Amino acid sequence: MPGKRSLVRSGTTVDQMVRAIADRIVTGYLRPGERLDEGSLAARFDVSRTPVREALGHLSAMGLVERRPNRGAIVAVITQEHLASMFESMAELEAICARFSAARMTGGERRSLEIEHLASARLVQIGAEEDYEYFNTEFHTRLYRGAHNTHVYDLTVMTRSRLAPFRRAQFMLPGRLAKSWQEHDVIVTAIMRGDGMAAGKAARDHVSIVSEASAVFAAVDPVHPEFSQSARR
Amino acid sequence: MPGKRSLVRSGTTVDQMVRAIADRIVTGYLRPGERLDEGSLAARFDVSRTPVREALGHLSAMGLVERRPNRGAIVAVITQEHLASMFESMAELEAICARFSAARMTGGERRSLEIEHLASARLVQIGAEEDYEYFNTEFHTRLYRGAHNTHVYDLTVMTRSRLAPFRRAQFMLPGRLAKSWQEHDVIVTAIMRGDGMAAGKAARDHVSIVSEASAVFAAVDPVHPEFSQSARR
DNA sequence: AGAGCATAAAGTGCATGCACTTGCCTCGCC
DNA sequence: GGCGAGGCAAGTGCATGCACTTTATGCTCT
Repeated sequence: MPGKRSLVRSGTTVDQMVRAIADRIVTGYLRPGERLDEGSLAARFDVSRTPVREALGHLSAMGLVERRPNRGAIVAVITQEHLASMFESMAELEAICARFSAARMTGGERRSLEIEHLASARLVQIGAEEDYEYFNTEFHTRLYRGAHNTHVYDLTVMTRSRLAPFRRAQFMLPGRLAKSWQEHDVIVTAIMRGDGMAAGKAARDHVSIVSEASAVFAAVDPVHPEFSQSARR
Repeated sequence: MPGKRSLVRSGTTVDQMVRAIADRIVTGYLRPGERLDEGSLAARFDVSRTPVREALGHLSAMGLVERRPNRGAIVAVITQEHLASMFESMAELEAICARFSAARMTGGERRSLEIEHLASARLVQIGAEEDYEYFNTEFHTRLYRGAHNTHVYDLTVMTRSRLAPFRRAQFMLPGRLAKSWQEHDVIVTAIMRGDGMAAGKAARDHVSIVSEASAVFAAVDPVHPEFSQSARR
């Protein structure tokens, strides 16, 4: 019966489904190539197939799932080549954001970027990887916003979300935390003195390094072998 | 009754709907802010509301329509600011494509790019605006492909399609045809000698000029006042 | 007469049902 | 024993129906 949802969260049912499924893909709970059966998903979340179908449509448009007509949906399989192309795009997009940020950030934006960045040095010292990862995301988001270009922001965030599953392990390499901070520092310094070219180059290099650090883990593909089939009689 | 479609084209019904509606938006037949009533669209194309809904979902993900929960969908209203951000992104994306193309195009790609470009000079001479516009699209597509980066290609094509409605009139400015060709020429020359920086700059400038040429018409918003409500008793 | 409220109409959101497609499995055939 | 045709089960694609939300309309009361 419509109107009463068991796990009441927010937005329409379709939105919830999109978030729920996207989350499971991005966190790696659902693995590339894994079958996404409409019926099972519907049962799993206690909704009908209609919103699940719509959600799969959205996710397909976002590139997180692949849909073959009449043949169901699977979690998008990213080839090594496509992955590389996404990391490269990401580097370019971040370079654009940094370059624009250097030229356009307001005083407030510059201040808070620098303050937060300096504060994060503590997280590096104490080796708080979890917290640093959260800060790292914030830091990059500031760059994207600082560019003051909504479309670039959208493209960048979209690309980042697509890469999310492949970046999980980036801080597991020893010493990556401190290196990351230093790379951020170069970007911040360039932005503070309004040097767009330097900021762009620093941002591009930063992402390229992350890309290499992540590529190591891309081939491995860890996480959950199960899920997806428990509601199959 | 499912299985028999009146206007048999290709792909699933949803795909047809996406193309049909997107086409009407991109060509300006449906104007920004115009109401997209599921029932009317369904009747208009002789399908049920389900595929129409899914299509609207896709279009919403593509940014061509806006959807307010429980309040229906409208053709996306692009603010002047957002439009500017998209043109700026486009310039940056094309710059990336040109830069990469200069470094990565194969011999064959370079040759055909140059040949086609030189051939298009004729279209300029005889003032074949229609034909030149077609060639122009091809030319840019070559640049996107030449970058050899599928994700950048996707982002660029996506952005271009979103800008399409606002570029309709770009060749209506007197002398724009010849100017366009000369700008292309700078890009091609730079690519042929493998100068990525110059190619990128030339491409960025080219798009910026198109942007300005188009901005003139953005405010006007021509085309069809009717449609959308004839199936309302 | 105008503001506020009730009520109806329109339209969206989701559930359900059925036809069609696909993939698998079995059975007959060579 | 391998191979192809037929049939079966699972699953997708779309249509339809109903509940809920929003919006338009008319009515009352001040």
